[in-house]
Amino acid sequence: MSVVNHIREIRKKKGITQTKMAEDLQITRQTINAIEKHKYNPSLELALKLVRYFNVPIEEVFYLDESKEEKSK
Amino acid sequence: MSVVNHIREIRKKKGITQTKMAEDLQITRQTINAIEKHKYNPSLELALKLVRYFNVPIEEVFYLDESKEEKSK
DNA sequence: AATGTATGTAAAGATATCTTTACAATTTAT
DNA sequence: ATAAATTGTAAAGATATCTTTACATACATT
Repeated sequence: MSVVNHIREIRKKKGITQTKMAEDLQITRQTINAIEKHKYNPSLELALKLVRYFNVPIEEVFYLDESKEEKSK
Repeated sequence: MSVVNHIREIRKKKGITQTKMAEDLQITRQTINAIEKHKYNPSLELALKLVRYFNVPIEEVFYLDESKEEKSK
């Protein structure tokens, strides 16, 4: 079960670059890129900062994808 | 800036033990204990599973505490 | 075609999250 | 009081998240 995120769509809709986001949020551009490319999930803290930054309800940005199973151990 | 969580209060209100929670969520009891004791934040995925488990809006369980600063590097 | 801007990626290293195993301390029930 | 249930904690190890540095690719403009 994995986490869906719509950061890229929301960022583009707001017309903001990864670089500006990174500066505003005081994180690296690579982190934003990795999250948008689904390399890994943001931490809970960063996720909360992201939704606050975009002023959107968290449910619209991050939610569990029921269909996707974890990689078996 | 840190993350507030009210997992313990919600768990107690529902009358569930850490052990039962851990079994239901397929994680270890130590993880739940650490989160309740604020040893660390849950991952975003686990946070989403927790709020789904309790069927509560995420904003009521996890939010940014504006007053608390990060430890300086 | 050349320049500038935005995005993609990689590797090494630091810290955070989570597990496993184990035991201690506290609370609840009998 | 003692037994059972619940919670607290610790250490070692695995994986995840994030940074720093650096370079590559893509896209748009001139």
